[in-house]
Amino acid sequence: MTTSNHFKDNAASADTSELTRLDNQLCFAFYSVSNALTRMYGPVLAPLELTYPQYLVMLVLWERAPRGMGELSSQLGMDFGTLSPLVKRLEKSGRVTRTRDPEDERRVIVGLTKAGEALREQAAGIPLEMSCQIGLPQDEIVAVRDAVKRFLGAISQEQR
Amino acid sequence: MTTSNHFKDNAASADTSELTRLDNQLCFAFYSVSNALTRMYGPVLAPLELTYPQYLVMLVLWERAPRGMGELSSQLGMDFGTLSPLVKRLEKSGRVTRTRDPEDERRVIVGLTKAGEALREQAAGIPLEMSCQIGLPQDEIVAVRDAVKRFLGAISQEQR
DNA sequence: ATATATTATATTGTAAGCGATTAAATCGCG
DNA sequence: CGCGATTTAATCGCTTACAATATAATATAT
Repeated sequence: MTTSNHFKDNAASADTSELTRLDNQLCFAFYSVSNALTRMYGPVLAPLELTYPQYLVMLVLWERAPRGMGELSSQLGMDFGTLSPLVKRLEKSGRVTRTRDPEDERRVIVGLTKAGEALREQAAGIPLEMSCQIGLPQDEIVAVRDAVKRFLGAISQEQR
Repeated sequence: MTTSNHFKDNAASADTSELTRLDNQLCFAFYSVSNALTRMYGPVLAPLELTYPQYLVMLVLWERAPRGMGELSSQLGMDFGTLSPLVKRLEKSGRVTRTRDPEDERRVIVGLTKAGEALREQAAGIPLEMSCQIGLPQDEIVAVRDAVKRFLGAISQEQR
């Protein structure tokens, strides 16, 4: 009885055109922010010769390495079709190693090279630099993060 | 004196590692949500033979057409390098017309065809369908939208 | 043990997305 | 008027992004 009540809530309580505007605004806002963030990170990451998605992969690896491709994929919500060539580029530029798991030759283990480890220190100042560019007080950032995370939780249930 | 105080606020009040985690979480969350939304829209838009960015362009045009490329670009925060081929694809599939402004031959005016107008009715149910898939009550959606819009406002000031 | 199914990753094709460059039209100043 | 500066859009090169398909290794069933 609760399963699809939000339908009724959404559909019945306000007129549909209002809902339409609201939803479009929300999705569009996410689209805009995501692209804007990528553009903001670009110049900051350029000295490290990383793109923004590559930086995200490195962040995950700096937290714990080595990891399997599948782990990276689910952690980042990245498709293999995206992740595969991305990791290969990181390998070609010497930040990452790709080795088959001897236990299970299907699996690919992604590890950090010395250069990949070293990059971590070079990247250490980036979050502060970005947060200064964004220029919002910390409590506001926390509020946004929590709202976005709640939303992410809601929609990633549907994806399964 | 107020210009870069957020720097001090951010840097001094909490330890840097906390800020780092927070910022990374936030950027990662936006990245994930945006991609997840695109994936959710995909199957819903497929019957209309539209991609999500194409749908965004059509939404803007349905609101008011014709419009210049520059107007579309700034409204959507899309680069010309993205918008140019996208609009050409919409033209090729017969939803949109591209004509030079006779007053100023540099400008390209994008208008709707009959098919483009007609698509509007076909697309009318999409926001409701999506909001049901998302499955959050309306007040929560409003809260997320406002948080994301505040954030967008903060970061789009920095651009340029 | 062999055939079949499943799993993990890679590849391909199409469409964004963006920085850098280019080209054409218009503007503005001498 | 003429000519350099600006504006508007297109193009190119490279990197995501993702669905669909392919491939190889392991697991399961018979």
